[in-house]
Amino acid sequence: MSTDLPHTSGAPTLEDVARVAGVSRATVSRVINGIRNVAPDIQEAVHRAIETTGYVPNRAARSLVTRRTGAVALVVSGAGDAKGGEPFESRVFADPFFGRVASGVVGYLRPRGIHPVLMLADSAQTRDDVVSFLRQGSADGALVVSTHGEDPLPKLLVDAGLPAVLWARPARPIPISYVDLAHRAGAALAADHLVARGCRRVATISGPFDVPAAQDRLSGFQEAMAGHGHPYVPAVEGDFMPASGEAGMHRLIKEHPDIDGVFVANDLMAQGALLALRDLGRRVPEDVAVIGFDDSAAVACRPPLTTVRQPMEDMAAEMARLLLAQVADPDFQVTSVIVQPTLVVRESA
Amino acid sequence: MSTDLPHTSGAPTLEDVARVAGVSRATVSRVINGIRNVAPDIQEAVHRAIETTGYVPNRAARSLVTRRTGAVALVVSGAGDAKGGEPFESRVFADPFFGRVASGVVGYLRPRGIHPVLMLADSAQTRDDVVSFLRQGSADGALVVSTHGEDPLPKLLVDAGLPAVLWARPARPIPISYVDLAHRAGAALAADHLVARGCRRVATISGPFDVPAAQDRLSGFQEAMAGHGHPYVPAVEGDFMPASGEAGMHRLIKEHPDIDGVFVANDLMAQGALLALRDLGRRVPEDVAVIGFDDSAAVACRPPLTTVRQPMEDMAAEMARLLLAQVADPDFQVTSVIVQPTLVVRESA
DNA sequence: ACGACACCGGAGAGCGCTCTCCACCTCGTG
DNA sequence: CACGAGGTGGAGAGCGCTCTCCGGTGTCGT
Repeated sequence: MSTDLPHTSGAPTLEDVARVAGVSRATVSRVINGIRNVAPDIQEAVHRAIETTGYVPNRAARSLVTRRTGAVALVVSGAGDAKGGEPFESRVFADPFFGRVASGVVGYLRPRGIHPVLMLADSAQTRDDVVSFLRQGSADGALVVSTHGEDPLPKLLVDAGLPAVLWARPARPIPISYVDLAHRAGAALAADHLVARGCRRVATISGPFDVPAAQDRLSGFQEAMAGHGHPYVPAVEGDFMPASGEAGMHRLIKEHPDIDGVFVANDLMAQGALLALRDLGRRVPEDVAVIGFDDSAAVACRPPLTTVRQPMEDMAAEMARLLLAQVADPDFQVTSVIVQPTLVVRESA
Repeated sequence: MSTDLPHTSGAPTLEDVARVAGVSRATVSRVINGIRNVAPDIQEAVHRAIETTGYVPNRAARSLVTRRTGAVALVVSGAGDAKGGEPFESRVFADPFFGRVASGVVGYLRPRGIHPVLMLADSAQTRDDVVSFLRQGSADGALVVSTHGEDPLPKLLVDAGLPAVLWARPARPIPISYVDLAHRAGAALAADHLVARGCRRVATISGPFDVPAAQDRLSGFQEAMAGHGHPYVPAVEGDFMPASGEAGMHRLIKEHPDIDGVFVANDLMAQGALLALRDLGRRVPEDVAVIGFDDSAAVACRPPLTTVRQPMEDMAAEMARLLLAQVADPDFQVTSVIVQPTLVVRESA
């Protein structure tokens, strides 16, 4: 117990370790950072000293000189001022979409010792907060998931010259890296499958028109169906939430009672659509085949949902990878990665 | 355009602002932190200088001297080494439970300018990472959500003298603040309701026995039923996931075909149970009344689930409040907050 | 055997900020 | 008019770390 550390006050510092190991601060720093060769015996002495002092490097001090934080902002950006009484955070975190993105990001970042800082940007004020946060050097860059296409945050980030990677292509082109899915190709997969299984009267429930991904899924589906000789596809607009899928399905069946196949722009809405179909007494897939999108809620459905799988975790990991590359090399090219979806056939179609 | 800032290299510093404003660093710092009186005209000059330089304080430098980071760790702690191929992060973030906790935490922290850093602790290594992270001064404290009772992380935190607040009472008592629900009272609410609506053969699907909350819900339910003259309540164990609720319900009905009421220890399992009941041709609530717990997936069920509501967002906010109090005042007492649940009656019971 | 050269450890200058003194300057008051 | 109180701004010492120099030592080539 009789250590000779003065133990001035709080945590031990590099200085303390150096004293105990009988070397200089610089040497301890070298050992810790594994930079340059240090004689093995000295290394060992340092390690022992670290052990006995219980030293942990102070992140702020290190950050101050390295200009790196080992943190990235994971920001969900959207319109909080929108309709609906629920606060933005409730809606965001309740969405399995966010969970899967977070999972992918964490999966990639964690082994690399980088930590994601959760941020929400749903107003001009909070968007500025995000920019400030990065400019303060609180994080090395930002991973941005926008809930709608016209989000102003990406541009703010670009203008401030801050490293950032987006989920999905921005509505208007700006020089920023992003990772996106080939939505049209995914929708075509669904169209092909529906046609192949013999559906003759096909309709679709789309996402909100102001979301580019929703537009792409819709037009991609319509085009593919046109290619199969179905120039007209009835469509109703939903908002990606289960209730709108349910309502949309009811409307579709009412207006087109002979429908035998539906492409729903995401699984959440498909879940609602399935409920509606059951209430309406239509069997799935015998009477109506249903294909979802995302593969997010598919197994929780009855019957299990055939869906276009979006490999969100992989995409999120790719975002993280791009961001880190960008942080490491400021001259890193703006890069877009487009991921191909696959069709997962279960029972609903 | 012709400013007289030398603009040496990167971002403007306090020094730059001071020069532009014609005052000293200290004064600028005072203005920014609103400490002590500074003459109005000088204040204004400083603000203008901040404006023109586009100055943003450097967080690392500030942290270094204040010993505060403005960040807290939001850590999900559990057993990653457990069964199941899926990585820990997938399971965690897919759970609506986590989403609601995150939402509550963010809702409280955001207006206060504190940022949550997402961390996962699912092994000895990663638990140490969390401790190190805090000891490095990367965050001011930790909000810990454990997925099982015997989690060693809380004790590590206590031993290291780090500010932390837990979700739920730890399995073995340690001096640490936590926020928990009155699970037994919640279960009793369910029992009362089932009995009141005339159920005579009541069973329950519990959570895993190694989770204290699951034990409490089970024993609380059994006791309350005993109080109503039902000393024996058939019970099967689930794992809080939908599939186990479905399987559990099948088993229950098989072993006790005359069941007319079921208390399911969480909504996710209740969702599965509802599915099973439908497959078995039992009407809900006419043939079998079902009560869930949490109020997390209740409205997505068919029929909408009567459930014991756990105000997770409020509880999470309370955790954050406790943590901040603890960070601000190291002598802050260890405090436990127990929140009362309420019964939300919908259609399933 | 001597110079060249790699190698390795130490000294010290900051990184950008806060905060404690301290000097100054006004007032108010006796 | 002198003196002290109180309010205001500046100087400067760090916070704990990294990293560039530099000087000392060991090793090899010629």
